Amino acid sequence: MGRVKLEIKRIENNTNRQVTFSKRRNGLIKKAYELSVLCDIDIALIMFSPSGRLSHFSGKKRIEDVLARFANLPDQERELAIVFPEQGQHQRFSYRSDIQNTEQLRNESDIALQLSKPTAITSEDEELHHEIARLLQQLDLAEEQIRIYEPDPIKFTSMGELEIM
Amino acid sequence: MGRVKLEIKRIENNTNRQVTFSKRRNGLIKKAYELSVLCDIDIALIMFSPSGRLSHFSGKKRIEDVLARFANLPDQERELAIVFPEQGQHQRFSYRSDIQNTEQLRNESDIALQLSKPTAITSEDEELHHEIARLLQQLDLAEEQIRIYEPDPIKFTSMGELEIM
DNA sequence: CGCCCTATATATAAGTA
DNA sequence: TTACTTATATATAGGGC
Repeated sequence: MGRVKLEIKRIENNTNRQVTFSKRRNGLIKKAYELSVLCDIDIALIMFSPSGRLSHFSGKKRIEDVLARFANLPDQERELAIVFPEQGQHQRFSYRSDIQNTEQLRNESDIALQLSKPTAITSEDEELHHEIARLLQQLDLAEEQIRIYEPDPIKFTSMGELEIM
Repeated sequence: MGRVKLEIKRIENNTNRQVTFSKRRNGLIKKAYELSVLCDIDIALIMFSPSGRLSHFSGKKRIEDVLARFANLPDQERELAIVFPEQGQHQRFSYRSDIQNTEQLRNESDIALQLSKPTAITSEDEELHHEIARLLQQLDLAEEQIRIYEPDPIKFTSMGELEIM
């Protein structure tokens, strides 16, 4: 999007890297803002500049509330999340099969999420999350079963509606 | 960026809103990815689609690590952060004159991260109920769809038998 | 939902101040 | 770091499959 096509790899020149960061950060924030308004969604964007300074954005809700919504998601729901890893080298933070006990999860990142976890959550909340997780799982099972019959969902209008979820 | 200039306000048509979300979400993720690589920075992006499903992205670090870095920031640093409120107006919160002491800020921030604010729980609670209602409706749609194919709920013992069908 | 296509709207790389 | 300019590279609205 400039005079020259820019290869997507680390900009080695410090000044250029910082300048590019400032410009693109603004563009990214603008896009995030537009998306949040157009689609009326919760969104949280956190960035640390090359020099380590924090920049962040969230739509109508406070960023802490969005992060809280993320942190309090039921396990299953997070598992089903659409994730965009950089190069497929990502790991899901918990529920990894290679982790045998929760002790191993007690690193910095997990502590962070713990900050917004349970403490003050009512049991009713937990139940609701559980219920949602259960429903999501059922939906996935149902979807899978439907796909067995009809590999091409587009043919059926009701399927189209189902896919929307 | 399309055939027509789109006004930045909530898209009322449900289908269009969802389609626009999907398209722009991909664009936003791409931008976030490019920024993270070009400038070699930590970034975390969390979005909840119009239907409530989670999408998220982070660069080479796990999103939890980035959130941890955010959560563990000293209050002062977070205060100095470049924040982009809803309207995309680039405001600097540094040295706000309307803040007399950092004490109240620290409390507010902590409460937010701990998700223990009563009001937040209430609204969150409503959202959960809405989500459950939504999932139940979609599950009904799915089950109805399945019934079309399978009037009698037969249990298959293996995928092999299913494929034969 | 995801992919394709095309006409337009936007973002932005470089350079300059 | 921010502002402005301009030539180009990209993103995307709308419509179809």
